Amino acid sequence: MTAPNSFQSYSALAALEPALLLALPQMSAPIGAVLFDAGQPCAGFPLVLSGEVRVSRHSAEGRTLELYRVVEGEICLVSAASLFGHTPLSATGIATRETRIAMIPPQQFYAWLAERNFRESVLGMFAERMAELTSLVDAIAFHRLDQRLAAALLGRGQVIAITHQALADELGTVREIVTRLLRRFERAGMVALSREHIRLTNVAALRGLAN
Amino acid sequence: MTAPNSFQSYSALAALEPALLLALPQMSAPIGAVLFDAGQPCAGFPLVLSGEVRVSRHSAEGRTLELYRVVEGEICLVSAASLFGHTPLSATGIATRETRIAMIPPQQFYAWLAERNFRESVLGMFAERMAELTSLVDAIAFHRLDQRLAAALLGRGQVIAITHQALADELGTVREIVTRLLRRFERAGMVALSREHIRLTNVAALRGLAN
DNA sequence: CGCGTTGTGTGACTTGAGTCACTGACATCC
DNA sequence: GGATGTCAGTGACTCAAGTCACACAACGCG
Repeated sequence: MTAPNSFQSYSALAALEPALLLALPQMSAPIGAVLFDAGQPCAGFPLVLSGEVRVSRHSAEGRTLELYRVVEGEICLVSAASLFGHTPLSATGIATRETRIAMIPPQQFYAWLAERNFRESVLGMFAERMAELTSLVDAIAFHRLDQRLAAALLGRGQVIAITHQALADELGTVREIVTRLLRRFERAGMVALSREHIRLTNVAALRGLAN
Repeated sequence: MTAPNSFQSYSALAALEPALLLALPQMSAPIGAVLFDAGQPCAGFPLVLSGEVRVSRHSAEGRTLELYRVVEGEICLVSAASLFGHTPLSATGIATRETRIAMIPPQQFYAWLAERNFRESVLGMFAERMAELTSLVDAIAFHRLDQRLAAALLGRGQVIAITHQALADELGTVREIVTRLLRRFERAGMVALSREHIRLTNVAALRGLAN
Protein backbone atom coordinates (compact mmCIF):
# COMPACT_ATOMS: atom_id res chain seq x y z
CA MET A 1 0.00 0.00 0.00
CA THR A 2 3.03 2.22 0.55
CA ALA A 3 3.70 3.76 -2.82
CA PRO A 4 7.32 4.79 -3.49
CA ASN A 5 6.19 8.41 -3.35
CA SER A 6 4.63 8.27 0.12
CA PHE A 7 7.44 10.50 1.22
CA GLN A 8 6.96 13.15 -1.37
CA SER A 9 5.01 15.45 0.92
CA TYR A 10 8.25 15.91 2.86
CA SER A 11 10.35 18.43 1.00
CA ALA A 12 13.07 17.78 3.54
CA LEU A 13 13.56 14.38 2.01
CA ALA A 14 13.57 15.42 -1.63
CA ALA A 15 17.34 15.31 -2.02
CA LEU A 16 17.81 11.98 -0.29
CA GLU A 17 18.33 8.60 -1.90
CA PRO A 18 14.86 7.02 -2.41
CA ALA A 19 16.23 3.60 -1.54
CA LEU A 20 17.20 4.85 1.91
CA LEU A 21 13.70 6.12 2.49
CA LEU A 22 12.10 2.87 1.51
CA ALA A 23 14.43 1.06 3.87
CA LEU A 24 13.11 3.00 6.86
CA PRO A 25 11.09 0.97 9.31
CA GLN A 26 7.40 1.62 8.98
CA MET A 27 4.48 0.90 11.23
CA SER A 28 0.81 1.55 11.27
CA ALA A 29 -1.26 2.38 14.29
CA PRO A 30 -5.00 2.16 14.88
CA ILE A 31 -7.03 5.08 16.16
CA GLY A 32 -6.23 5.82 19.78
CA ALA A 33 -2.84 4.09 19.76
CA VAL A 34 -0.13 5.70 21.85
CA LEU A 35 2.81 6.21 19.51
CA PHE A 36 5.10 7.67 22.13
CA ASP A 37 4.73 8.81 25.71
CA ALA A 38 6.11 11.64 27.83
CA GLY A 39 9.18 10.62 29.81
CA GLN A 40 10.31 7.93 27.40
CA PRO A 41 13.44 8.28 25.27
CA CYS A 42 12.67 9.07 21.65
CA ALA A 43 12.79 6.02 19.42
CA GLY A 44 13.33 7.96 16.22
CA PHE A 45 12.09 10.79 14.10
CA PRO A 46 8.57 10.00 12.91
CA LEU A 47 7.32 10.85 9.44
CA VAL A 48 3.57 10.71 9.11
CA LEU A 49 2.74 9.04 5.81
CA SER A 50 -1.01 9.09 6.37
CA GLY A 51 -3.37 9.74 9.24
CA GLU A 52 -2.82 12.13 12.11
CA VAL A 53 -1.00 12.26 15.43
CA ARG A 54 -2.15 14.38 18.34
CA VAL A 55 0.58 15.54 20.70
CA SER A 56 -0.56 16.52 24.16
CA ARG A 57 0.28 16.88 27.83
CA HIS A 58 -1.76 15.19 30.53
CA SER A 59 -2.40 16.44 34.02
CA ALA A 60 -2.52 14.39 37.17
CA GLU A 61 -6.28 14.99 37.43
CA GLY A 62 -6.84 13.44 34.04
CA ARG A 63 -7.17 16.61 32.04
CA THR A 64 -5.52 16.90 28.66
CA LEU A 65 -4.09 19.78 26.66
CA GLU A 66 -3.28 19.49 23.00
CA LEU A 67 0.02 21.04 21.92
CA TYR A 68 -0.36 20.41 18.19
CA ARG A 69 -1.23 17.79 15.61
CA VAL A 70 1.00 16.25 12.99
CA VAL A 71 -0.30 15.23 9.60
CA GLU A 72 1.40 14.02 6.44
CA GLY A 73 4.33 16.22 5.54
CA GLU A 74 4.69 17.79 8.97
CA ILE A 75 7.22 17.14 11.66
CA CYS A 76 6.88 16.51 15.36
CA LEU A 77 8.45 19.23 17.48
CA VAL A 78 8.67 17.14 20.60
CA SER A 79 10.36 14.22 18.84
CA ALA A 80 12.86 16.50 17.18
CA ALA A 81 13.71 18.29 20.41
CA SER A 82 14.09 15.00 22.19
CA LEU A 83 16.52 13.76 19.56
CA PHE A 84 18.44 17.03 19.45
CA GLY A 85 19.02 16.98 23.17
CA HIS A 86 19.10 13.24 23.84
CA THR A 87 16.44 14.03 26.41
CA PRO A 88 13.21 12.20 27.23
CA LEU A 89 10.09 13.08 25.28
CA SER A 90 8.16 15.92 26.86
CA ALA A 91 4.70 15.01 25.60
CA THR A 92 2.55 12.13 24.42
CA GLY A 93 1.61 11.24 20.84
CA ILE A 94 -1.66 9.50 20.04
CA ALA A 95 -3.10 8.56 16.65
CA THR A 96 -6.43 10.30 16.04
CA ARG A 97 -7.20 7.90 13.25
CA GLU A 98 -5.62 4.98 11.42
CA THR A 99 -2.09 6.27 10.92
CA ARG A 100 0.97 5.07 9.05
CA ILE A 101 4.39 6.36 10.01
CA ALA A 102 8.00 5.77 9.00
CA MET A 103 10.70 6.14 11.63
CA ILE A 104 14.07 7.70 10.99
CA PRO A 105 16.38 6.03 13.52
CA PRO A 106 18.32 8.49 15.70
CA GLN A 107 21.72 7.86 14.09
CA GLN A 108 20.27 8.25 10.64
CA PHE A 109 18.58 11.45 11.71
CA TYR A 110 21.82 12.95 13.03
CA ALA A 111 23.59 12.03 9.85
CA TRP A 112 20.93 13.59 7.65
CA LEU A 113 21.09 16.79 9.65
CA ALA A 114 24.49 17.31 8.10
CA GLU A 115 22.77 17.64 4.71
CA ARG A 116 21.93 21.26 4.17
CA ASN A 117 18.62 20.59 2.50
CA PHE A 118 17.30 18.22 5.09
CA ARG A 119 18.54 20.39 7.94
CA GLU A 120 17.09 23.63 6.72
CA SER A 121 13.77 22.10 5.95
CA VAL A 122 13.46 20.34 9.28
CA LEU A 123 14.61 23.36 11.24
CA GLY A 124 12.26 25.58 9.31
CA MET A 125 9.24 23.49 10.18
CA PHE A 126 10.56 23.24 13.67
CA ALA A 127 10.52 27.02 13.96
CA GLU A 128 6.90 27.29 12.84
CA ARG A 129 5.90 24.84 15.51
CA MET A 130 7.85 26.77 18.10
CA ALA A 131 5.97 29.92 17.24
CA GLU A 132 2.69 28.06 17.62
CA LEU A 133 3.76 26.77 20.99
CA THR A 134 4.64 30.26 22.12
CA SER A 135 1.20 31.50 21.08
CA LEU A 136 -0.30 28.65 23.00
CA VAL A 137 1.51 29.74 26.15
CA ASP A 138 0.27 33.22 25.58
CA ALA A 139 -3.30 32.07 24.92
CA ILE A 140 -3.47 29.99 28.07
CA ALA A 141 -1.93 32.70 30.19
CA PHE A 142 -3.80 35.71 28.88
CA HIS A 143 -6.99 34.67 27.12
CA ARG A 144 -10.32 33.50 28.40
CA LEU A 145 -11.63 30.11 27.52
CA ASP A 146 -14.48 31.44 25.39
CA GLN A 147 -11.94 33.21 23.20
CA ARG A 148 -9.83 30.10 22.88
CA LEU A 149 -12.89 27.99 22.13
CA ALA A 150 -14.00 30.40 19.44
CA ALA A 151 -10.52 30.23 17.94
CA ALA A 152 -10.58 26.45 18.06
CA LEU A 153 -13.83 26.35 16.10
CA LEU A 154 -12.57 28.52 13.28
CA GLY A 155 -10.80 27.14 10.24
CA ARG A 156 -12.46 23.74 10.31
CA GLY A 157 -15.19 24.45 7.87
CA GLN A 158 -18.83 25.34 8.31
CA VAL A 159 -19.85 22.17 10.06
CA ILE A 160 -17.60 20.51 12.60
CA ALA A 161 -18.08 16.92 13.69
CA ILE A 162 -16.66 16.66 17.17
CA THR A 163 -17.76 15.88 20.71
CA HIS A 164 -17.61 18.41 23.50
CA GLN A 165 -15.21 16.15 25.36
CA ALA A 166 -12.78 16.21 22.45
CA LEU A 167 -12.86 20.00 22.40
CA ALA A 168 -12.26 20.06 26.14
CA ASP A 169 -9.22 17.85 25.63
CA GLU A 170 -7.84 20.22 23.06
CA LEU A 171 -8.30 23.22 25.29
CA GLY A 172 -7.17 21.67 28.54
CA THR A 173 -10.54 22.01 30.27
CA VAL A 174 -13.50 19.79 31.10
CA ARG A 175 -16.57 18.85 29.14
CA GLU A 176 -19.17 20.80 31.14
CA ILE A 177 -17.38 24.06 30.49
CA VAL A 178 -17.28 23.45 26.76
CA THR A 179 -20.97 22.57 26.77
CA ARG A 180 -21.80 25.71 28.72
CA LEU A 181 -19.78 27.99 26.47
CA LEU A 182 -21.15 26.41 23.31
CA ARG A 183 -24.69 26.94 24.54
CA ARG A 184 -23.81 30.55 25.23
CA PHE A 185 -22.50 30.80 21.66
CA GLU A 186 -25.71 29.20 20.44
CA ARG A 187 -27.90 31.67 22.33
CA ALA A 188 -25.83 34.45 20.81
CA GLY A 189 -26.57 33.02 17.36
CA MET A 190 -22.99 32.13 16.57
CA VAL A 191 -23.40 28.37 16.27
CA ALA A 192 -26.08 25.72 15.96
CA LEU A 193 -25.62 22.55 17.99
CA SER A 194 -26.61 18.96 17.51
CA ARG A 195 -25.17 15.68 18.64
CA GLU A 196 -21.49 15.61 17.66
CA HIS A 197 -21.97 18.50 15.32
CA ILE A 198 -21.36 22.21 15.53
CA ARG A 199 -22.49 24.39 12.66
CA LEU A 200 -21.03 27.87 12.54
CA THR A 201 -23.77 30.39 11.87
CA ASN A 202 -21.87 33.62 12.48
CA VAL A 203 -18.22 33.26 11.64
CA ALA A 204 -17.54 36.97 11.89
CA ALA A 205 -18.75 37.11 15.47
CA LEU A 206 -16.65 34.09 16.39
CA ARG A 207 -13.63 35.64 14.77
CA GLY A 208 -14.27 38.83 16.69
CA LEU A 209 -14.37 36.92 19.94
CA ALA A 210 -11.21 35.02 19.11
CA ASN A 211 -9.45 38.28 18.14
CA MET B 1 37.05 44.64 28.68
CA THR B 2 36.17 41.78 26.31
CA ALA B 3 38.84 39.23 26.99
CA PRO B 4 39.63 36.88 24.08
CA ASN B 5 38.05 34.08 26.07
CA SER B 6 34.69 35.73 26.62
CA PHE B 7 33.28 33.05 24.36
CA GLN B 8 34.65 30.13 26.24
CA SER B 9 31.47 29.45 28.14
CA TYR B 10 29.96 28.45 24.79
CA SER B 11 31.08 24.92 24.08
CA ALA B 12 29.35 25.27 20.72
CA LEU B 13 32.04 27.66 19.65
CA ALA B 14 35.02 25.68 20.84
CA ALA B 15 35.99 24.34 17.44
CA LEU B 16 35.63 27.62 15.61
CA GLU B 17 38.37 29.97 14.56
CA PRO B 18 38.92 32.47 17.43
CA ALA B 19 39.54 35.28 14.98
CA LEU B 20 36.04 34.80 13.59
CA LEU B 21 34.55 35.09 17.02
CA LEU B 22 36.40 38.26 17.83
CA ALA B 23 35.18 39.74 14.56
CA LEU B 24 31.54 39.35 15.58
CA PRO B 25 29.71 42.58 16.24
CA GLN B 26 29.27 43.22 19.92
CA MET B 27 27.05 45.54 21.85
CA SER B 28 26.29 46.29 25.43
CA ALA B 29 22.91 47.15 26.83
CA PRO B 30 21.93 48.83 30.08
CA ILE B 31 19.44 47.33 32.47
CA GLY B 32 15.94 47.44 31.04
CA ALA B 33 17.06 47.77 27.43
CA VAL B 34 14.90 45.98 24.84
CA LEU B 35 17.29 43.80 22.86
CA PHE B 36 14.65 42.45 20.53
CA ASP B 37 10.90 42.60 20.29
CA ALA B 38 8.13 40.20 19.33
CA GLY B 39 7.11 40.59 15.70
CA GLN B 40 10.44 41.88 14.46
CA PRO B 41 12.70 39.84 12.21
CA CYS B 42 15.65 38.36 14.06
CA ALA B 43 18.84 40.39 13.62
CA GLY B 44 21.16 37.55 14.47
CA PHE B 45 21.93 34.87 16.98
CA PRO B 46 22.84 36.48 20.30
CA LEU B 47 25.58 35.17 22.58
CA VAL B 48 25.40 36.53 26.08
CA LEU B 49 28.95 37.37 27.19
CA SER B 50 27.90 38.82 30.50
CA GLY B 51 24.68 39.92 32.15
CA GLU B 52 21.27 38.39 31.65
CA VAL B 53 18.40 38.60 29.16
CA ARG B 54 14.79 37.96 30.11
CA VAL B 55 12.58 36.64 27.33
CA SER B 56 8.87 37.19 27.82
CA ARG B 57 5.46 37.63 26.24
CA HIS B 58 3.30 40.64 26.95
CA SER B 59 -0.47 40.76 27.03
CA ALA B 60 -2.66 43.53 25.74
CA GLU B 61 -3.62 44.43 29.34
CA GLY B 62 -0.01 45.01 30.26
CA ARG B 63 0.66 41.74 31.97
CA THR B 64 3.88 39.92 31.38
CA LEU B 65 4.92 36.27 31.39
CA GLU B 66 8.52 35.18 31.47
CA LEU B 67 9.40 32.33 29.14
CA TYR B 68 13.03 31.91 30.24
CA ARG B 69 16.24 33.83 30.92
CA VAL B 70 19.51 33.65 29.07
CA VAL B 71 22.82 34.03 30.85
CA GLU B 72 26.41 33.59 29.69
CA GLY B 73 26.87 30.33 27.85
CA GLU B 74 23.19 29.79 27.13
CA ILE B 75 21.24 30.26 23.93
CA CYS B 76 18.01 31.99 23.14
CA LEU B 77 15.30 29.63 21.94
CA VAL B 78 13.20 32.32 20.35
CA SER B 79 16.09 33.80 18.38
CA ALA B 80 17.17 30.40 17.16
CA ALA B 81 13.66 29.45 16.09
CA SER B 82 13.25 32.76 14.33
CA LEU B 83 16.45 32.22 12.36
CA PHE B 84 15.66 28.60 11.57
CA GLY B 85 12.33 29.53 10.10
CA HIS B 86 13.04 33.01 8.76
CA THR B 87 10.01 33.99 10.81
CA PRO B 88 9.47 37.00 13.06
CA LEU B 89 10.54 36.77 16.68
CA SER B 90 7.80 35.40 18.89
CA ALA B 91 8.81 37.08 22.15
CA THR B 92 10.62 40.06 23.59
CA GLY B 93 14.11 40.14 25.10
CA ILE B 94 15.01 42.62 27.82
CA ALA B 95 18.28 42.99 29.73
CA THR B 96 17.75 42.44 33.45
CA ARG B 97 21.11 44.05 34.18
CA GLU B 98 24.04 45.56 32.33
CA THR B 99 24.52 43.02 29.57
CA ARG B 100 27.12 42.44 26.87
CA ILE B 101 26.24 40.37 23.83
CA ALA B 102 27.87 39.32 20.58
CA MET B 103 25.67 38.79 17.54
CA ILE B 104 26.19 36.01 15.03
CA PRO B 105 24.75 37.40 11.78
CA PRO B 106 22.14 35.17 10.16
CA GLN B 107 24.31 34.06 7.24
CA GLN B 108 27.16 33.21 9.55
CA PHE B 109 24.79 31.29 11.77
CA TYR B 110 23.48 29.20 8.88
CA ALA B 111 27.01 28.47 7.77
CA TRP B 112 28.11 27.39 11.21
CA LEU B 113 25.14 25.06 11.51
CA ALA B 114 26.88 22.96 8.88
CA GLU B 115 29.65 22.31 11.42
CA ARG B 116 28.75 19.21 13.36
CA ASN B 117 30.09 20.48 16.64
CA PHE B 118 28.34 23.81 16.54
CA ARG B 119 25.11 22.28 15.31
CA GLU B 120 24.88 19.54 17.88
CA SER B 121 25.69 21.86 20.71
CA VAL B 122 23.20 24.50 19.65
CA LEU B 123 20.47 21.98 18.98
CA GLY B 124 21.16 20.27 22.28
CA MET B 125 20.66 23.47 24.24
CA PHE B 126 17.69 24.22 22.08
CA ALA B 127 16.10 20.96 23.14
CA GLU B 128 16.53 21.69 26.83
CA ARG B 129 14.79 24.97 26.41
CA MET B 130 11.97 23.34 24.52
CA ALA B 131 11.40 20.94 27.37
CA GLU B 132 11.25 23.87 29.77
CA LEU B 133 8.76 25.62 27.57
CA THR B 134 6.60 22.53 27.48
CA SER B 135 6.64 22.36 31.28
CA LEU B 136 5.66 25.98 31.36
CA VAL B 137 2.61 25.27 29.20
CA ASP B 138 1.72 22.47 31.50
CA ALA B 139 2.26 24.57 34.65
CA ILE B 140 0.07 27.39 33.40
CA ALA B 141 -2.65 25.05 32.23
CA PHE B 142 -2.78 22.67 35.17
CA HIS B 143 -1.22 24.22 38.26
CA ARG B 144 -2.46 26.82 40.70
CA LEU B 145 -0.59 30.04 41.15
CA ASP B 146 0.51 29.25 44.69
CA GLN B 147 2.24 26.14 43.40
CA ARG B 148 3.93 28.05 40.64
CA LEU B 149 4.97 30.80 43.02
CA ALA B 150 6.46 28.28 45.42
CA ALA B 151 8.38 26.75 42.52
CA ALA B 152 9.60 30.17 41.45
CA LEU B 153 11.01 30.85 44.90
CA LEU B 154 13.03 27.66 45.08
CA GLY B 155 16.56 27.39 43.79
CA ARG B 156 17.46 31.02 44.29
CA GLY B 157 19.11 30.66 47.66
CA GLN B 158 17.89 31.26 51.16
CA VAL B 159 17.29 34.97 50.75
CA ILE B 160 15.81 36.37 47.55
CA ALA B 161 16.01 40.05 46.69
CA ILE B 162 13.06 40.78 44.43
CA THR B 163 9.91 42.87 44.33
CA HIS B 164 6.45 41.37 44.25
CA GLN B 165 5.88 43.08 40.93
CA ALA B 166 8.89 41.32 39.41
CA LEU B 167 7.57 37.98 40.60
CA ALA B 168 4.17 38.78 39.14
CA ASP B 169 5.84 39.53 35.81
CA GLU B 170 7.57 36.18 35.86
CA LEU B 171 4.38 34.31 36.60
CA GLY B 172 2.08 36.23 34.31
CA THR B 173 -0.11 37.61 37.07
CA VAL B 174 -0.53 40.88 38.99
CA ARG B 175 1.23 42.26 42.03
CA GLU B 176 -1.67 42.02 44.50
CA ILE B 177 -1.98 38.30 43.97
CA VAL B 178 1.69 37.73 44.61
CA THR B 179 1.51 39.84 47.77
CA ARG B 180 -1.51 37.92 48.96
CA LEU B 181 0.02 34.51 48.31
CA LEU B 182 3.32 35.48 49.90
CA ARG B 183 1.51 36.63 53.02
CA ARG B 184 -0.28 33.33 53.09
CA PHE B 185 3.10 31.60 52.84
CA GLU B 186 4.36 33.81 55.65
CA ARG B 187 1.45 32.93 57.92
CA ALA B 188 2.14 29.30 57.20
CA GLY B 189 5.74 29.84 58.31
CA MET B 190 7.28 29.13 54.92
CA VAL B 191 8.85 32.53 54.29
CA ALA B 192 9.71 35.76 56.08
CA LEU B 193 9.01 38.98 54.23
CA SER B 194 10.58 42.39 54.22
CA ARG B 195 10.89 45.12 51.66
CA GLU B 196 12.32 43.60 48.48
CA HIS B 197 13.41 40.49 50.34
CA ILE B 198 11.97 37.04 50.80
CA ARG B 199 13.70 34.69 53.17
CA LEU B 200 12.78 31.04 52.89
CA THR B 201 12.14 29.59 56.31
CA ASN B 202 10.67 26.22 55.34
CA VAL B 203 12.07 25.00 52.07
CA ALA B 204 10.63 21.53 52.49
CA ALA B 205 7.09 22.88 52.75
CA LEU B 206 7.60 25.07 49.71
CA ARG B 207 8.94 22.15 47.77
CA GLY B 208 5.95 20.11 48.83
CA LEU B 209 3.62 22.78 47.55
CA ALA B 210 5.50 23.09 44.29
CA ASN B 211 5.42 19.28 43.83
C1' DC C 1 14.58 67.07 57.49
C1' DG C 2 10.58 67.04 54.55
C1' DC C 3 8.60 64.98 50.57
C1' DG C 4 7.96 62.46 46.46
C1' DT C 5 8.63 57.69 44.89
C1' DT C 6 8.44 52.98 45.20
C1' DG C 7 7.07 48.85 47.38
C1' DT C 8 3.53 46.42 50.47
C1' DG C 9 -0.69 45.12 52.76
C1' DT C 10 -5.63 44.68 52.69
C1' DG C 11 -10.71 44.49 52.27
C1' DA C 12 -14.66 44.26 49.29
C1' DC C 13 -16.24 42.79 45.29
C1' DT C 14 -16.59 40.41 40.54
C1' DT C 15 -15.99 36.78 37.59
C1' DG C 16 -14.05 32.83 35.13
C1' DA C 17 -13.55 28.13 35.71
C1' DG C 18 -14.19 23.73 37.77
C1' DT C 19 -16.91 20.17 40.52
C1' DC C 20 -20.86 17.44 41.57
C1' DA C 21 -24.83 15.27 40.80
C1' DC C 22 -28.21 14.63 38.04
C1' DT C 23 -31.57 14.19 33.78
C1' DG C 24 -32.53 13.13 29.19
C1' DA C 25 -31.68 12.21 24.30
C1' DC C 26 -29.85 9.47 20.90
C1' DA C 27 -27.69 5.30 18.93
C1' DT C 28 -27.08 0.62 18.39
C1' DC C 29 -26.83 -3.95 19.31
C1' DC C 30 -28.67 -8.15 20.78
C1' DG D 1 -37.98 -3.22 21.28
C1' DG D 2 -35.86 -3.10 25.69
C1' DA D 3 -30.96 -2.71 27.51
C1' DT D 4 -26.80 -0.30 27.47
C1' DG D 5 -23.47 3.11 26.56
C1' DT D 6 -22.21 7.58 24.81
C1' DC D 7 -23.34 12.58 24.46
C1' DA D 8 -25.31 16.71 25.88
C1' DG D 9 -27.58 20.01 29.06
C1' DT D 10 -28.13 22.11 33.51
C1' DG D 11 -28.45 24.05 38.33
C1' DA D 12 -26.11 24.75 42.65
C1' DC D 13 -22.09 25.45 44.65
C1' DT D 14 -16.98 26.39 45.47
C1' DC D 15 -12.85 28.57 44.72
C1' DA D 16 -8.89 30.70 42.42
C1' DA D 17 -7.71 34.80 40.42
C1' DG D 18 -8.24 39.50 39.14
C1' DT D 19 -9.89 44.43 39.96
C1' DC D 20 -10.40 48.57 42.52
C1' DA D 21 -9.40 51.65 45.82
C1' DC D 22 -7.18 52.63 49.26
C1' DA D 23 -3.58 53.20 53.56
C1' DC D 24 0.82 53.22 54.81
C1' DA D 25 5.79 52.19 55.43
C1' DA D 26 10.46 52.52 53.87
C1' DC D 27 13.78 54.80 51.01
C1' DG D 28 16.52 58.21 49.19
C1' DC D 29 17.30 62.74 47.41
C1' DG D 30 17.63 67.73 47.37
